[in-house]
Amino acid sequence: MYEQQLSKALAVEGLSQEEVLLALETPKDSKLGDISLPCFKFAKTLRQAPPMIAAKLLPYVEKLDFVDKVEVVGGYLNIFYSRRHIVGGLKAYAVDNEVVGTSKEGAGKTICLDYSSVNIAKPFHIGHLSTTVIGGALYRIFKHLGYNVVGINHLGDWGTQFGKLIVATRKWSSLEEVANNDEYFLTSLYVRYHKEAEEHPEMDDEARAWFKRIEDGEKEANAYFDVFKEVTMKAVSTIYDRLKIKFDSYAGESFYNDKMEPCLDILREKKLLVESDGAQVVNLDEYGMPPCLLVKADGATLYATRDIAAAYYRKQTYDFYKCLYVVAYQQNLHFKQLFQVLKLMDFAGKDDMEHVAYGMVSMEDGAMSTRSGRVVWLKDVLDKAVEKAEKIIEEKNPNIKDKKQIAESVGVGAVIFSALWNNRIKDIVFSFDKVLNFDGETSPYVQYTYARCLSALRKGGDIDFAAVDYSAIASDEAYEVAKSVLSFGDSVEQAAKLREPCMVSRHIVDLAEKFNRFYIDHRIVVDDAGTRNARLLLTQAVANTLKTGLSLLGIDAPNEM
RNA sequence: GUUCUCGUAGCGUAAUAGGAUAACGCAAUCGCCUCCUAAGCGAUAGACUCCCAGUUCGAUUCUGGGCGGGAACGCCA
Repeated sequence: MYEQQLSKALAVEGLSQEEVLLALETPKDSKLGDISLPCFKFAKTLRQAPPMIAAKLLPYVEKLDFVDKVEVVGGYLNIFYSRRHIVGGLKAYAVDNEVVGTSKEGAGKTICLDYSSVNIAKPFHIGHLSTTVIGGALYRIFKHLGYNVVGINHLGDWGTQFGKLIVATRKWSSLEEVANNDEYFLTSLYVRYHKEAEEHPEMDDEARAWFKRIEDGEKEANAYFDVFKEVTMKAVSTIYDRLKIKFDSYAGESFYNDKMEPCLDILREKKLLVESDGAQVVNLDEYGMPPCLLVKADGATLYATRDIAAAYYRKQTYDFYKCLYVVAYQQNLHFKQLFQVLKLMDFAGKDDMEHVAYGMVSMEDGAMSTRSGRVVWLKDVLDKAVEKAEKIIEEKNPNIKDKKQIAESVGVGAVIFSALWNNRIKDIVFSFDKVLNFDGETSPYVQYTYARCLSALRKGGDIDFAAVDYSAIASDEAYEVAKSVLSFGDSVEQAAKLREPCMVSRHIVDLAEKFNRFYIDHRIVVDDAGTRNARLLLTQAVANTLKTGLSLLGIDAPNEM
């Protein structure tokens, strides 16, 4: 808030507006001020002691109308805003929750966002949660800032695993049985295949042969393929609905089958593709990386080949400003290689490719594996969380309406939130205890705070904006709340810039904490009209901000809970 | 072996392009519901920010070197 005006006013005594803007910071302790300018770094160029510089700058700030008080502490210039001035800005947030934290920074820019990208024939397990909800949150955050976003589910619908599934289906089941069962049945076939293939390696040859038949477009093989895809997509879309995840495109690996050849031609033309042990690779020695393998010795293409084709297709189709891949850090090298190859190809979007990496999920006893059957299915986690929410509601608020709906919002929200709370690079060791904890820094806490706001607003009646006495919300506690509401947009912008949804999660929890502190010591619905309307205004602004923040993360805000 | 990444109270984590006394939650102990939702609020206790150097007025943050966890390193995706 006010950084622009302050930096303009402080572009004096040999300082530039840019360097002031860069140096301005919010003190950790609000007792030190609303905003502060550390003057240490100016000491060298100005040839003066930091406190002297701060003292010299003080008069330029003091006269600003939104500034109440300025102090020099050590080498810091600490600035206190006029609380009345700040608090007055809340009205817009209270009146219209459509504008909370929005901006126009993304106008006219398209972002391609590749996330979730499920593998066909593998049910959703908790390892897929991060890419899905981080991607989903980024999708909404970018949209909130005015970007045009293309959400892409780059389906893993290609590869020998389909051959394996055909073999398994023919051996132990039938097309009809698979079609009439859920995705777990399909998985059980997959698991059984791997168990038996250990002793009968000839099964793998059979599987490869079947996959070749899919590739060749043979009818029988593709009938199996279609059923596998259908069964998986049906199950996955139920999960997406619960997580409020949407895509604009499901163009997956199979989609790019006929689009790789032109890319390989470019590579050949530029003499980048060289033969190595029968395979065709792009050498990346110069860039300190192992070669990028694009065509196997048997002529088949690889994951990276399809990614190149996808990059070209996306640039051509969407003319993206940025193309982001929300994929685990496991694939760091893959993306580094991919982006380098695209640079060598002089691809039009070569400077706008970005890997948004996140940490891995493991279980207490090690890594997860669908093959070995050691997994936690996301559906089970969601169901357990909802069940627990239901139990708590039954205990605390048994007469509430729409119990089921609220339990779903709270339970699913808690699961989503747990994946969006930390910096995305952090690894996660999955634990039911952690995910099912609804106390403290969790979405149920934020939802609870929201419901509290609404409850007070219901009791208080309509806000009479003309009657608001702004000085009534200038107490320390109220002022902290107000500042948090007004800086919500900054967090959204940070979240977009850093591709870190946790900036939003952190902000709304912080706001909820501040509001609850305010709520405990200040009655909102009081007789005095000026005070009451002011507090209702603040409460409404908080409610709108919390709801907006939750919705950016893909979490519902029930009116009661 | 090489490269990348992470290492902060018992546990999970924050710390705004290096800033002021390292913050929050869980767990623990104690306190607060005749009053707008106690899924809440407050208090106590808990840290040589893995180690050693360096850069800097200032390092959890940057650089180098260790130690420890994770990941990747050609015919999978």
